[in-house]
Amino acid sequence: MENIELARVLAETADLMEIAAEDGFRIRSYRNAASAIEGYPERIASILRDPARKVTDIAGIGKGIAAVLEELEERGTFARREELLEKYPPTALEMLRIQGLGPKTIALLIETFRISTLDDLKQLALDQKIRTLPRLGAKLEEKVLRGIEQYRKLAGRFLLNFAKQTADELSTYLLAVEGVTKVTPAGSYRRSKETVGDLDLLVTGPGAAGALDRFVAHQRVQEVLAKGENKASAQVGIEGIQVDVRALAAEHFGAALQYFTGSKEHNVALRQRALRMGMTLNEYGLFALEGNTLVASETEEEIYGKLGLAWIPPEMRENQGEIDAAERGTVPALLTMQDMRGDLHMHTRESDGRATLEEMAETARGHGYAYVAITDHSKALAMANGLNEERAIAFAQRVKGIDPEALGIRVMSGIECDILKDGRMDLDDEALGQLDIVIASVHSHMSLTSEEMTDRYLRCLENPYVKVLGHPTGRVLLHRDAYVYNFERIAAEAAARGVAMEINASPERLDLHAVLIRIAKAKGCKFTISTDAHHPKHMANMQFGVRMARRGWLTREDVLNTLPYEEFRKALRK
DNA sequence: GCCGTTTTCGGCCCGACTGTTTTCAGTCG
Repeated sequence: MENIELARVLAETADLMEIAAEDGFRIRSYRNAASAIEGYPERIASILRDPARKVTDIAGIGKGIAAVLEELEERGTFARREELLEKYPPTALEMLRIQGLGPKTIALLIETFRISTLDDLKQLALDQKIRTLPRLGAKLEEKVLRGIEQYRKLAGRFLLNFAKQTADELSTYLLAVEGVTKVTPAGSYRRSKETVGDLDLLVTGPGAAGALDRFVAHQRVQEVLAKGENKASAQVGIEGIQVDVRALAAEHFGAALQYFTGSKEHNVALRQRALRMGMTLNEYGLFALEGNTLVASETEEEIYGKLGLAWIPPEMRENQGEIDAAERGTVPALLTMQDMRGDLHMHTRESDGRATLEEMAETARGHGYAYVAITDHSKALAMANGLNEERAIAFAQRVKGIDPEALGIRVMSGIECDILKDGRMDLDDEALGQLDIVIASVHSHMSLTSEEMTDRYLRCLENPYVKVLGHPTGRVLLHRDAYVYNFERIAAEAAARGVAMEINASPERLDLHAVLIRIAKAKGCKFTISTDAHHPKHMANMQFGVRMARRGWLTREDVLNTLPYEEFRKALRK
């Protein structure tokens, strides 16, 4: 099993254990182990097979979980999980995803009414049976019906660019309220997770409380979920993204920003650290346990400082080693948008883009770039009017004739060449050799076995003209899973051959993601970040690619298109 | 179930809001 699958099984088991009302600390251990495995830069399966290695060397994995992992590798499940699944239907896990329903209520409903599907649950609410149970009432029945609707509609996640639009719109709106001095997004949006479940906005200033009234009165608010003195929650727009607005006093802004930025795992680790140091941390500040006196609260920098840590960029706050780095003073100077000097993956009307080479180059110049590469599709993508050898060679010639002075930017000729099913390139070497940059991408036969797909990529890397692997996992967020293959092996091979890994900045892809970026970097890979723009306006998506790179701890030195033009050309695979 | 500068037992992160209730359990983040 892949790490991600092991992590999912452990996390699901933890959910089931919660419904079964098992010991909370044991449940937490399963969750901790799941997150440790999910972010681990090496295949757990390989470690299990290696007699010289022990999985218990991984923090959060002890004897008990190690035995579970062995059993999982052996037969794909384990005894405790099977027992739980006998007692509770797998749909109990889905019920946990429904807003307002937690483990206690679900256990009660299942045990009382023997329901096993979401439809059963819905019928229960419609028949007004839920209210017959103690402490449960009509409001909960309504909530359950709405919750099922919502869950089925969109599984509750939104793309990062959509979250940004909503955040920008509401921030502007709330800043107009009298006495509001600052509106700051927190949560997973601030950490730049590729999808966002809900949006947290922190409002400060003497008029902050008034901002809550103003927020729930916004014309795009569909439904107010909660409104108190300090917090209002509502679903916004037809998409129904949940937005939480919190009113804060300026004196504990830093503590609240830290707290609500998360991640949960990062915060738990920080609070444990605080306790070890004789302090306690909450959204109001860092306090000394002795005398309950305030130690820090106004800024994040102070709070991290008093905990003996350098400030940690939000993108790194996933409890994946960043706290150690902050303690040792080795937090990397993360890449920024200002470092980017070019965009290396874009399409024009020659294939499936919407603009001309000149229009794309002009827009790139407007972004302040020194160079761009035009990389239309190759002929295997017939529906996109991909280029054959003849057109590719003609295109390379045409680009050679462009005067960079007149255009105000360097233009490179390139291609996004399909990797055929067997790993051969879609265009012959003669054509590829004429182009400045060749991005190799998979667009077909996406469901090969792991072995077949790994061999396909290995063969592709043997082609000396391939400079970059495009959108390396092929995932489409909220829509399509990644291709299955041995990424570690491909990353190592790419590093050895000097082929760069692309971080595709398109908000629908954001491919590679943080965990794989860190694995690839550990294997010695260099990266490019590009927008895959099919329209000039898509070039503005570079910011999302940079955010992914930051989540993967990358610095300027890791990314080739931060280099000046001449150095960039030298750094590309020869 | 994990872990150890408090070390092989006994801890393990914290507060707001809601609904159904008269004092709080459950859920959420």
